[in-house]
Amino acid sequence: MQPALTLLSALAEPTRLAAVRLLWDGREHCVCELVRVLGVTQSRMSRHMAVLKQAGVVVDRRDAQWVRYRRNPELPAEQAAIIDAVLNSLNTSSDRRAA
Amino acid sequence: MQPALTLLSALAEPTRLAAVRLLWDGREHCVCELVRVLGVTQSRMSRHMAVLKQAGVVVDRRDAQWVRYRRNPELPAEQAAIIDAVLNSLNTSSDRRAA
DNA sequence: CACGCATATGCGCATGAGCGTAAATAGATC
DNA sequence: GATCTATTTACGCTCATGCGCATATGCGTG
Repeated sequence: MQPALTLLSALAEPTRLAAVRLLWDGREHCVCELVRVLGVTQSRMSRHMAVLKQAGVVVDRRDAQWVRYRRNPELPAEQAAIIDAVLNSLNTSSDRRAA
Repeated sequence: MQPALTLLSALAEPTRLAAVRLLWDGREHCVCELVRVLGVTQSRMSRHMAVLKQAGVVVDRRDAQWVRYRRNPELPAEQAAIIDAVLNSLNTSSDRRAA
């Protein structure tokens, strides 16, 4: 699949988009934190993160018991621009409530 | 659903994304033209355009036997920015072949 | 009104995606 | 090694979505 389509599919899901928004603070977040903040089950969160990882949006790192996810620093600029535009629309448009 | 998610879902489909790319030349295109150019069945094209229309990406206009679709001029700037970023990534990244 | 072209829609099917539950894996600590 | 926490994965279910085919609808022309 085209990278752009893979990226769009990965983002077109509420939990994943929310996770991306959290991870876009540039810091690392473990799955358990995302689970707590987003209020989803642990297994669901794990799978969603796997989708984002496969799409190249995030990278993970083992740290003791935890797996830390963060924004993929290797993300191509054109794809980063898409994500930035999406996140910007979340902060700007009428769906601000979801912040 | 949040506007951003609706938009992402609408774009995350090959035929629809290709249609958006065509319509983003600013001109009107009838369904029959999209069918010919994109090589999909008529009913499929009609349904895909309905999805794009519902997402607010495009608008349509009856013109005799034809229905002319074009970019929605009322599209909010934040959403237009998303589409621009996506189309830009298509022209820039390794999936240029799909042009 | 019959006919033809353009478009939309109803229907049934196949596939994919998200979900919860439960079990497996991994690492830390005792 | 037993146990606890964190994470992933296997399984089965349900629902959404894309598809083809056939049919309806809309519009122009004769």
